[in-house]
Amino acid sequence: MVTSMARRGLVTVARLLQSLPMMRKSAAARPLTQNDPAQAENRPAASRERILDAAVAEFATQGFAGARVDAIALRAGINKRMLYAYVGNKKALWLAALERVYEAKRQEERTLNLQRLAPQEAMQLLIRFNFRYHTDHPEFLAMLNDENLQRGMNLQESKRVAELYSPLLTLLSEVLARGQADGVFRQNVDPMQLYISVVGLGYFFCSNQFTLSAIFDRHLDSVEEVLTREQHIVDVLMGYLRP
Amino acid sequence: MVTSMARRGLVTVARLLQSLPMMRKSAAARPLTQNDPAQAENRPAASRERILDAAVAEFATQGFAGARVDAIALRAGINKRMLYAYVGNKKALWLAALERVYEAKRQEERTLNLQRLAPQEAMQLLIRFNFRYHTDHPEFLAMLNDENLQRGMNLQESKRVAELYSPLLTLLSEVLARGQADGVFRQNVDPMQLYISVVGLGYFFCSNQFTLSAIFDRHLDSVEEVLTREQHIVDVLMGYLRP
Amino acid sequence: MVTSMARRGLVTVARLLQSLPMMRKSAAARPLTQNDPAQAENRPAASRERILDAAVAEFATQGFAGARVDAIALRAGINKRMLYAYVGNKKALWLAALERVYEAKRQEERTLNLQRLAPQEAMQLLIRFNFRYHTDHPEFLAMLNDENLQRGMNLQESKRVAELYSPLLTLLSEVLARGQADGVFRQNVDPMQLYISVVGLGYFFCSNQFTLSAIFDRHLDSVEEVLTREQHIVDVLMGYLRP
Amino acid sequence: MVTSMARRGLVTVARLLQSLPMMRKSAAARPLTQNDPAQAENRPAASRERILDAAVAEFATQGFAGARVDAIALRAGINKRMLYAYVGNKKALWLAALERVYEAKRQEERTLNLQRLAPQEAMQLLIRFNFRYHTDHPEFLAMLNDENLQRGMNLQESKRVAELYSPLLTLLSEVLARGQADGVFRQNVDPMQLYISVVGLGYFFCSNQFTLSAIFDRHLDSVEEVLTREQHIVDVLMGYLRP
DNA sequence: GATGAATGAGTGTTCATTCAT
DNA sequence: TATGAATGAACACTCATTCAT
Repeated sequence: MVTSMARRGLVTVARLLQSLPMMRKSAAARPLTQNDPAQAENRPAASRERILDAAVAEFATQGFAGARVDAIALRAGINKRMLYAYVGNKKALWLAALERVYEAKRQEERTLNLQRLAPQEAMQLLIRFNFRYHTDHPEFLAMLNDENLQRGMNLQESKRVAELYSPLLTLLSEVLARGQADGVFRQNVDPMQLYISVVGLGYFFCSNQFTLSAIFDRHLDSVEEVLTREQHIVDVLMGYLRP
Repeated sequence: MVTSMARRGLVTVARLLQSLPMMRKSAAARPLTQNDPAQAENRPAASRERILDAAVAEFATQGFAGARVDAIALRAGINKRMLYAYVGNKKALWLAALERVYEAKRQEERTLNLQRLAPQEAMQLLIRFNFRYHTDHPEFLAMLNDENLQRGMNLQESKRVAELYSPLLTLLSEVLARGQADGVFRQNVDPMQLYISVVGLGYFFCSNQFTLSAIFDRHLDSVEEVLTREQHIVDVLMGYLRP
Repeated sequence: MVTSMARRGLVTVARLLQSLPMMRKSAAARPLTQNDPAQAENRPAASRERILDAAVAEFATQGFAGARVDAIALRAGINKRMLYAYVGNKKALWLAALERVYEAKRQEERTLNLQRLAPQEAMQLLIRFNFRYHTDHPEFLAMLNDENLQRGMNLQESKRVAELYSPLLTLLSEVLARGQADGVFRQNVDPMQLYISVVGLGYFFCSNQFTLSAIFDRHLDSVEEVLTREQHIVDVLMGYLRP
Repeated sequence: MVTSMARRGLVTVARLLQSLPMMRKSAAARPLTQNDPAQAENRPAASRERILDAAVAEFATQGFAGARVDAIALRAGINKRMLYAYVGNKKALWLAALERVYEAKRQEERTLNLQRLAPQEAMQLLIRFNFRYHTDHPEFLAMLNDENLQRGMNLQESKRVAELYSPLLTLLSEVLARGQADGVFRQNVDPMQLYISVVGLGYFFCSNQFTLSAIFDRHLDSVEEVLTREQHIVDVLMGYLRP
């Protein structure tokens, strides 16, 4: 999405997001400091990082079956043999990459500082944050989609699955409770349903932008369309929460 | 989803859906009449049908890259050589299968008879129809996801892309207009945004049920969860539309 | 062995053996008639034959781990893909080759016609036959050795293992019984011990000819040494059987 | 063999052998004294020992082609790089291991003290010693087999090949001569033929125990079978030597 | 129209060996 | 002396596609 917007010479959503105080560049986007002398001591760790970055990039664009281990090694600038030494095999690589994108999202979520905000503002922030995370991290959506194509097999086998639980649901529950206590949100809202709606309203738009654009013959990746969508989502959900 | 619910000995959503007047069995689910004498005259056409059914099944469970042409030929009970004669190659097969799942959804949508209903009832029906279509047709979601992974390349190249335009958007616009004229729906609603919300609220829940179930340690494929979700979606959207 | 003797310009043991009435050329040695029109109808069977011949040759000279599937396909004059289509994988190929060398020996053994001979002559024939089979079929020894290196795992899993039972033990038992009845052989002889001795006295000489030749600095593959060994074996065993 | 007998709760042949005065534990079986302070001075030598022990173990169970240099380094508890520094490469490692098993057997043979025994007793001792060495040292048989698979190439290139010449042939010749002088052994016996028979009668039984057990559906690794075989070998050979 | 056999270019994975420190 | 990281060639096996009949 970012790419195609950049192609159109417009400000990217990524840049827009940076205008919000809580938005940081994700670890995955950080430029690789291959010869950083400060990291010379723990090269192995750095190699593993590079491998995982490359894996996320390849898997996200090609899917598991379409991804090529050679391509990942090439992207990582590392010998294929080392890749196997570090990670094991393609499946383990997938799982590590999957855990990585989950973890990246969790880290972003942890930077949200909602306590200082009134419930309605906090809720809006949560909603916008999520939407923007999706627009900015197509690799997250792509990997989740492919993992679901595999029926979640890999995730189930992950020993770290418990750690991947999104703090967002907790945050959402807290804000919701605060708002309900303040009388600004309606009662009888299931936080999980709300969470799935918060995510889903943006997920489909982002994940399926290509087919939607083709079928409707519109450019859903333009900044205008993205911002329009964000506002619509806020309207729908805030309307739903109104007492 | 259907399978796991059946395993749990509960009524399937498919059955539930049949209780609604507009629900029919989809083309994809129609039993294959391999030796139907009535079709003996146009065997080629029947063969092509079998190939496409098999392709949808394989592609939907394995994705494009993971699908095996051999497996499709096997599923179709046809010689691999004929498959190439009929369709061309793997990419053409994908496109044909993709057009097929779109077309199948269109056909279902055409059976909806909304004019006879009041706007609010018609809108609810539309919403429920969509959700249930997703729960019952994982192949539709799976193929759309994978097509988006490929950035919609194949769909763009389709000569029939115009035909695939969902009647749902038109239906939705009509019902929306009727409701607005009657004063039961709010003004200033972008039909496309509404459409994307109608779809998205169910899409994410269905498409990502495996990762969601794993992360939240819940069985989102149970009948209860499915029905709960459906009602939530109706609540959110009908609430949004209220003037 | 044959090769190195041929190199020395001497008559091969193989030729010597043909002077005995019961000796035939083994199936494995039969020249391949790749384009035999009479076999055009069942090419697949012929291909499988060629694959197995090639597998025996490769495995016997390189062992299981040292053998290369590519080399086998090359020897068989067949595409590697077909090799997998016909046989499955390297392990299945090994097992098929192993069964083949066993079966080849059985077929030779079945051509022995011992009833017409007096017990002592029949016994000598058995002993000589065995020895010569070993000298002529290094592939048999080599594959047995490597299968034992693998602790007989493959053989145990063979569904045809019962069929591979050597008729030789039965023949030996019969001749032994006849001789004992005639009073020309001693009593109290365990046929299996006798069988193992019959085989073992030649096996070690043949199988280990290279290390023996190196350690003793003699050419144990010369015709003279081979014939001397054969006579020694006959002497040892016939002496043992004398009442 | 020893293992499976031990499993059956019977005395092991190894233990039986220890009851004979000339039987010692082989060098290969000697426990590794990794941190022996007495050897601290010549650690390199100790490292080389460990490497060779590990190489014998790996090569004997996997063959040359099947053996993994990594596995040998791991077994030896040494860095792979050092392994190359000490020995050179895989082929040199094989040769060193091969020389080691030969040397180990020679050392055992040198402990035999036959002069004190009458010819017939000495001969029996030689025969039993050999058989038991084979049952107790499967690594010896395995490496010899694999070296022969390689057509003795490595052994031929060994500079120490002359040193590996078995003292057994000399011992055998001496005992044979003594017995012939005493009139208790027949004349006209080729010592080398006798030697090959002494070895071969046990070699085949031990080396091929797995295929023999599978084909005959018997447990040739039981103590009873082993002892029976030993007695049979003695009977055959002593019978042959009788004047 | 229909089929079984064939193929070359990959595809994940492993190996013996060497480099840099 | 010792080590962890690195490498390129090879390995078993698979794939989409086409040939011959």
